[in-house]
Amino acid sequence: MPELIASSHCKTCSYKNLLFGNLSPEELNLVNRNKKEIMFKKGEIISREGKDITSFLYLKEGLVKLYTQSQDNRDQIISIAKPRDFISLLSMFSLSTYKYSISALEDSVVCSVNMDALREVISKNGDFAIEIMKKMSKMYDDIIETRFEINRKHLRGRIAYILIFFSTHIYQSDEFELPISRREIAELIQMTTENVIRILSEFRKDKIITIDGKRIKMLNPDRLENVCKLG
Amino acid sequence: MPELIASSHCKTCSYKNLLFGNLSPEELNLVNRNKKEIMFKKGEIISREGKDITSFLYLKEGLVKLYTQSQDNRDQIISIAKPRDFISLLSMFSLSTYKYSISALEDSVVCSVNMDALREVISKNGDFAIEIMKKMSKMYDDIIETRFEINRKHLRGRIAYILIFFSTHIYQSDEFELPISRREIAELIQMTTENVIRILSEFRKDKIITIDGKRIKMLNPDRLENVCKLG
DNA sequence: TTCTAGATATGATATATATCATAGTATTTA
DNA sequence: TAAATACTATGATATATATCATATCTAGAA
Repeated sequence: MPELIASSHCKTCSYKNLLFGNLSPEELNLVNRNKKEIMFKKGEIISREGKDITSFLYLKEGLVKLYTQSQDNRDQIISIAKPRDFISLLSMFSLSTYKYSISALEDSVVCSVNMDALREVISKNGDFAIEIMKKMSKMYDDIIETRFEINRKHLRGRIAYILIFFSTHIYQSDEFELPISRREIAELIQMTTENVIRILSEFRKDKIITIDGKRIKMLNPDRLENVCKLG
Repeated sequence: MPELIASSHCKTCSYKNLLFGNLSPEELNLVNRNKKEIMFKKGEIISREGKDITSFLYLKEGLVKLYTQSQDNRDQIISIAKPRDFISLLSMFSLSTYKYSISALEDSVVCSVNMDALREVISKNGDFAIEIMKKMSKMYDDIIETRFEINRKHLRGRIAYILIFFSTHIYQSDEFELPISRREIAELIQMTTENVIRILSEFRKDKIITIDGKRIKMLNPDRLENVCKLG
């Protein structure tokens, strides 16, 4: 069960400057009265594709995936979001229902601001609107750029890319626990589950990584970087 | 040479309601004083990746492509934009330089609004900001959705997709002149030029289409629709 | 506990796609 | 006008990837 958790007033929140840094005290109060923090356990669904949009969401702690449900019970993962990311995208302003589903890959804390309240602040404060556009457009641009980058690569390059992604952007370490299954990796970088497993095994045999279940250790990051670039 | 053309005042422009419908007379005047209409001939470059962002652009007439220059002299086409599309994307608010190049596939007329002026209007008018977000988020969402759709398909499905795209969304006709070369089709749907040509030939042999240079006639749209869906 | 569904793993094979080669045709450039 | 360059076209071949089959190993359900 998602669980409402106690939260401080926005004005003392350490995430304030993420977006709300230049609001007037009244505007910040409005946001504060209309926000809540919710804790999701690993595996729980944060929002579901097609449901009415009622909140603006950003991730305070944890890790989540944005994805769409495909026809044949196979998802398409759009992106992995980390703390400080805005996980409800801009379409919230143009659509009445969420375009993507979001679920927690690790225990996560989400700050949820009521959409009408947010709209009211934007309507009064154009500079705030520009801040939102900046942040969201960066998310969109990153998603688009990443998609092209991944699709240009061969399968070995894609696997290398995703390992480097987790190592560099999520865990800042050469050794980490994969937060998603081989199948989800496949859904993220558009290949079959078998080939994800196969290529990870190849990397292991080539002594580029070690594998222990979901635990990955990068033995040769330079070589991985090379595979990522060249194939 | 791009050519400045005479343009009416924004308040009488038939494109006003595209975005500027709810501006106050003063705001509309500000936009009007800071806008110009420019005519680009087929093949001319409208804006170049990496150049300083000075204008907000939308297409009034014609057809353009958004693309990035790749390493090996092979472009990646991001999307094809048609009249009423905003061809400078949201990144204009977050980046200082254009992220994509834009060039004219057909003679095109672009309305260009000075960025500082637009920013001033947004800053004063939050509802206008929401309008911009709506429109732009739709462009982003479409690009992302299209990318996933294309990449899920086999090559025959991709070619069918792109033929249907031109037929349905651009020319509203079963018969049309392809505005791009086989090579550009390849750059748009991520395959090799040879295979674009080969599969178009297959469609011709299968009597799904006729080909006369760039001229395509769809003989069997239903079957094409089927190829698009199934493979 | 036992049973079951899902995840990981690997091999054999079929299929899809890219690459290489070559040639004709159209279009631009000198 | 000729020469050069890009575009279209097609075949042969190599390579990359998906599919199918099977097995083991979990983690959760009964």
